[in-house]
Amino acid sequence: MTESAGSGRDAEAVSRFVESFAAQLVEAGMPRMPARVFTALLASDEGSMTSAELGEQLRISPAAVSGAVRYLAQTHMVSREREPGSRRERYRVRGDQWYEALTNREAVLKRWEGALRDGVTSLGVTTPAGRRLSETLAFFEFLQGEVEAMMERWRVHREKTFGPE
Amino acid sequence: MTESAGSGRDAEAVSRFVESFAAQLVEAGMPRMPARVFTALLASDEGSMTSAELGEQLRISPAAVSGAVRYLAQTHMVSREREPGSRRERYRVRGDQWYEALTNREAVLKRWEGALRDGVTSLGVTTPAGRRLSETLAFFEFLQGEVEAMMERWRVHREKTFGPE
DNA sequence: CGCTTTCTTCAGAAATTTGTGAAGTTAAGG
DNA sequence: CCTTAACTTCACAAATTTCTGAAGAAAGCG
Repeated sequence: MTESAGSGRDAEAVSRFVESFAAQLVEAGMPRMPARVFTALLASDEGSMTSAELGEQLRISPAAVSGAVRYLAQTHMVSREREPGSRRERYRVRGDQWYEALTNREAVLKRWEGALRDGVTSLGVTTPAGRRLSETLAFFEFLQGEVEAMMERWRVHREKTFGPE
Repeated sequence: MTESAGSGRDAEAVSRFVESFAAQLVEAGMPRMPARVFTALLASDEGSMTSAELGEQLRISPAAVSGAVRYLAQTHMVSREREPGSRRERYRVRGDQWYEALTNREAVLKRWEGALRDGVTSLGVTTPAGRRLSETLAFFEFLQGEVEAMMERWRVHREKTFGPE
């Protein structure tokens, strides 16, 4: 058990988890630094850390933290909080935010749909290719609705299992 | 209307669609060449093309086609077909394959779940961080089941709208 | 069999992405 | 106000990824 002075947590175990889960996220297409930062937050007891804490735990420069956090904030995977009366900022991962971000490909889906619509128009609805694109488009439209309903079911399920937020 | 001799299709329009949709896929994390090849197949009238056709349309080397196709086959986004009695191979995108591939993050989900389970164990179920990981894990397990049911609904919906395969 | 077509593999060049140090900006604290 | 802490931005170096040309393997065809 490797326990840094007074932390009350096994720093090495945390680090092992952070690196292994981050690696999975990277493999799924997330840039490395954002993946590491996000996972570190996920594995923190508070669910939030400061820039300095992140830099120290992950052994990266403030610049790297800054870049990773910018990415995560843009994609709604973390929120930034100001500690009142301090220059320090806390980066936070809320449980539901994480799920929503994962599914909230919504913006992405919308753009895909747009591109597909253009394709159908310019190739012609009656061509074989046009028909294939139409079907793909229909699938995405279907998805959109389904995902929404599914998230609602999750909220219910979650509350039953883990209790209110 | 730019129409190459006898093709019966507006090559430039096809190309515009291919590049714009591929760009969206890239932005979502797919490597460039696979994205372009996949979209070219999606926009072809046959739903399939040979290596030579792909190389010509996309202006890339046979090596690039080979690499892209390998990626796409591994991720189950295209299938390879041998033309009987010929060395030529056709790469095909079947409608349902594309949908399944998109959702068939199944393998990915499994590995995420594994990493999360390890995390819960080593951080301890009773710690705040451990509880957060547990909840994330539960979400993925929930997802797994939902996606399956959803795809079944899509198949029904699809058949109603577009008729049998 | 050997020729030819088709695809694959490989080494390396080119381009892109990533992370850093250093300088810049903002705002609290004296 | 001036100092200092906290974060951000920027230019560049380093690492990684991507694509190509060239050589290699597999398989039909004569």
